[in-house]
Amino acid sequence: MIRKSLKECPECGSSDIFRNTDKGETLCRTCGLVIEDRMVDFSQEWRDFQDDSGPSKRRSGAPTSHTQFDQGLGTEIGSTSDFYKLGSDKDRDKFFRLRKWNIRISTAIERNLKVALAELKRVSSFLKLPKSVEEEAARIYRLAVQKGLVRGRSMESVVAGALYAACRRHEVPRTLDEMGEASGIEKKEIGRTYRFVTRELGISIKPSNPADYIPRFASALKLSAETQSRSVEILEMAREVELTSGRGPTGIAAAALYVSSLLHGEKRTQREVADVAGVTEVTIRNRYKELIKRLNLTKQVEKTKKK
DNA sequence: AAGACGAAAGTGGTTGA
DNA sequence: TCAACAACTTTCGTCTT
Repeated sequence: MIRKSLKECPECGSSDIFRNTDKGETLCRTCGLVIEDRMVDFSQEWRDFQDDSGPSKRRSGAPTSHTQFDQGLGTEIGSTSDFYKLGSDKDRDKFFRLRKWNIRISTAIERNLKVALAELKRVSSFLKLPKSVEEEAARIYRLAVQKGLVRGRSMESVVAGALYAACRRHEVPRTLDEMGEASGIEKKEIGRTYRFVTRELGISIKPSNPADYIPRFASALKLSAETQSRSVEILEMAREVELTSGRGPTGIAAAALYVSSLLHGEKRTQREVADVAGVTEVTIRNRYKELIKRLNLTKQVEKTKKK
């Protein structure tokens, strides 16, 4: 295990990095970002203990992975065939006792993890999420199980919550609707477990940036690259006049996209934009009104309408 | 007829006493 | 723990294109 040493926060660039060795966390004291909360190096170890003979750089094993139910490192105390190799009765007693305990402790958790991780992979591939997000989600789920947070909740909803959290942390946000569709869990339920799990585990997540949603929404609406980048500019301007705080990021992203589509003569209806963004037309309208008012875009929009 | 607009009432979550 | 609250949704009627 190798500690990763970071000098600067990748998020805000601050050098005020605090490492809490008890919890195994590294976090930035300026913005609160948890940089690495399990200080394990996942890269492979390339040492070879044989001198010159044999192929060099033999691996010592696969890198550990959170998506394997036992992280690829299984421990099992013997099978019954091992029993006959044991000598005394004492040894045999001990063997059975240990084996029994080992099975009792591990099966409950590990059986759960096995099923949960299969579900997690299914949902993750349905949403075409990157491997890194899947890993993160698996890690969050594992922690949740270890803390007994699954009790009283369905396994699927915790999986969905963990995935949602992982998406947010990796800045590839999916809406709760999409997550709901992929996992078959009510979006309310996902939101609830998401909040519960992140709070209980002390996972800090920054409010998501509306701009993160733009590329996906834009491609779903088949909008041009210019329209897309224009909407990002609009979001930038909106942020400066503080129109973004306190509002749902998807609503703002949708409105920016809508305005941008008007401005570039690629008009989409409010309904279409609302559908891909998972908000209602009303919300788009409200954001849209605020946008054109505060950013003095009214005249521009009027102009393109007449043409 | 479809889309845009806006009013009114309802929902679920946050906050502060 | 409860009430006030802000954001968002649902529903529905009206206006515009």
